Amino acid sequence: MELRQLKYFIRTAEVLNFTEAANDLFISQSTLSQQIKQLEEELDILLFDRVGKKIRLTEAGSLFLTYARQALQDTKDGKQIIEDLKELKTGSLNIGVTYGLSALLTDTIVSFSKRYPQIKITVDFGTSEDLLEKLKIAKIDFVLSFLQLPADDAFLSQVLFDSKLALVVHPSHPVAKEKTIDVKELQNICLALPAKGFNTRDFLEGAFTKNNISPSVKVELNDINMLLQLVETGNWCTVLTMASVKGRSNLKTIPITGIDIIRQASITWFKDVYRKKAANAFTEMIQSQIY
Amino acid sequence: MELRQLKYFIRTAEVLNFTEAANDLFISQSTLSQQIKQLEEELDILLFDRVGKKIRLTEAGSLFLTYARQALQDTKDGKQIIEDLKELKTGSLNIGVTYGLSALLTDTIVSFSKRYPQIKITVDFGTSEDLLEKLKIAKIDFVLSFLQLPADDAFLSQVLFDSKLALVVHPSHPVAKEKTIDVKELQNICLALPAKGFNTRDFLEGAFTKNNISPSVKVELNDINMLLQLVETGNWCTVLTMASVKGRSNLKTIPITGIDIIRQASITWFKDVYRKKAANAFTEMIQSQIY
DNA sequence: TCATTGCTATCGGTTAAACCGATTGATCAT
DNA sequence: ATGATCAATCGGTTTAACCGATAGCAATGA
Repeated sequence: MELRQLKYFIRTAEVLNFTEAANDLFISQSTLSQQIKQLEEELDILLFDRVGKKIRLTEAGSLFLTYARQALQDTKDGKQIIEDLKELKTGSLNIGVTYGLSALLTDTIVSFSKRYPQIKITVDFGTSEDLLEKLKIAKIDFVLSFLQLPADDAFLSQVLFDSKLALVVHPSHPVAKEKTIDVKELQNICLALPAKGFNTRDFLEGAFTKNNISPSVKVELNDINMLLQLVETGNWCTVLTMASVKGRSNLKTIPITGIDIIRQASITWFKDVYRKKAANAFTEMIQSQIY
Repeated sequence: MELRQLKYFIRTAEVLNFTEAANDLFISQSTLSQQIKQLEEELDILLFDRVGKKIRLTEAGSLFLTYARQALQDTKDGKQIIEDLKELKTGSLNIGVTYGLSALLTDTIVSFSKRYPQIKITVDFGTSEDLLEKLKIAKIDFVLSFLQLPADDAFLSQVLFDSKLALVVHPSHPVAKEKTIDVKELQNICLALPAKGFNTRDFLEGAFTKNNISPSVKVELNDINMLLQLVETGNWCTVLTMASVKGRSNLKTIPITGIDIIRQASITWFKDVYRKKAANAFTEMIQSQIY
């Protein structure tokens, strides 16, 4: 039994005339006759009564017709959902993002979801390691992070934009009046920093070591939002990329001088896997919102 | 797209390994690879991600899988219902019967319906002409009647049993004490007969004419049940085949002498049409109940 | 580091079956 | 009667499903 035969059968049942059905189906009458016969042999029952030069459905044919129609409809539905997927009328998008880039994501999610309301978005926060692991097993479609990867890896990265590290302070804080601050001066400030293992933190540590600095880290935590809340109390300062503080108008960012503090926000894909159209559309949207 | 390809796709999605799936499907790996590719080309989307030596479903593949499974299930259901039909676990039976044979039918319907409870029985009462017309357009599966047809017709008849015509009287009626009654004596009796056009009536008229008799028909009606009810009042007698009075123990039948009064109950099929298994089973049951 | 294994894609050739045109036999309308 | 119309059947052709062999690539282990 093949879908082809079901199509033939359905059309024949509709017009109850082999010759006409064959024309409709763009096959010869003999072929149609053969194919119907084949179907009848497989089911071991007559689907049509051949009475004189007329044919009509048998009870079996009538019962079977329903199922044949349904089967065909299912394949049409299957095709349709794939077309919908291509036009972003359905589907899902799983985004992995490191904490430092979450602020950036919000705007894009809002406009993407407005443009493609049928697509279900799931955002997965985590460390770079966690996210790359999930990327490998296709739990997420791509990762937004500050991570730079070796080129010969299973991953493929693409830079989105540069973002400088800056001291983040509350306006009431004493250093808030400074235009810039030298990296060495950080030693004199009460810092709350992302926990070790966090990408930005690790990057910072490297910079500190290189400059022989050991700032006083009073608080460490693994949640950027809470970190910024602490800074908002005015008791602590922190160091983050400018991008991480986007949308926090009640905080001040002070450029740090004396070290190379440029970080590159990037998007990372798993090599060789099919890229969802939704994923491509989303990243294009991110990029257009940056520039 | 063919069911074959859907089967291949489903199995491959289940084991996520072309080689293994090909073995399960008893085809070569190369064939499977080709067929999946063909399916992907038709849908214009990748169904599997080939990452290294592993494969996994894409979002499209995952969505499509549901529909592929459903389509296949529908064909299985279609096959199943036909198997059920063969085993008389489903289906319908449409019986045409003339009024004179309705009494006979009751018992068989009871036992048939007990044996094959899933089969829906519809009984169509009518005149022979009506019923043959319905037989022609497959509204009914066969006709039970006293009608004899010309052999060269589109119909095919088969005799079930002989049934003599008899005078039907109520025990309180004066003639009830007679063992037999001559056809000529019918003239002296108040008769209630089936309406003209009814098979038995037409047959009777022929017999009357041949014997130069013109009995006094006081009542004519087109419902055997009501006719017998009238006879039960004791005011009228009627003439019917013995078979028609089956189950009416409160009525007496008196054989009529002097004319050829044997009628043949028969079953009539439409030539060349597929005979439902249920119809065959039913008629076998009728015949076994007769003898 | 290099061979080995395990996997999919592709190539050329074979085979099965879908397909066609022509014909037959039958029914139906004129 | 006769021509028109329809489905079934018969060879012959063509399409495409299928196979084995092999290439190419990743994962694994020595």
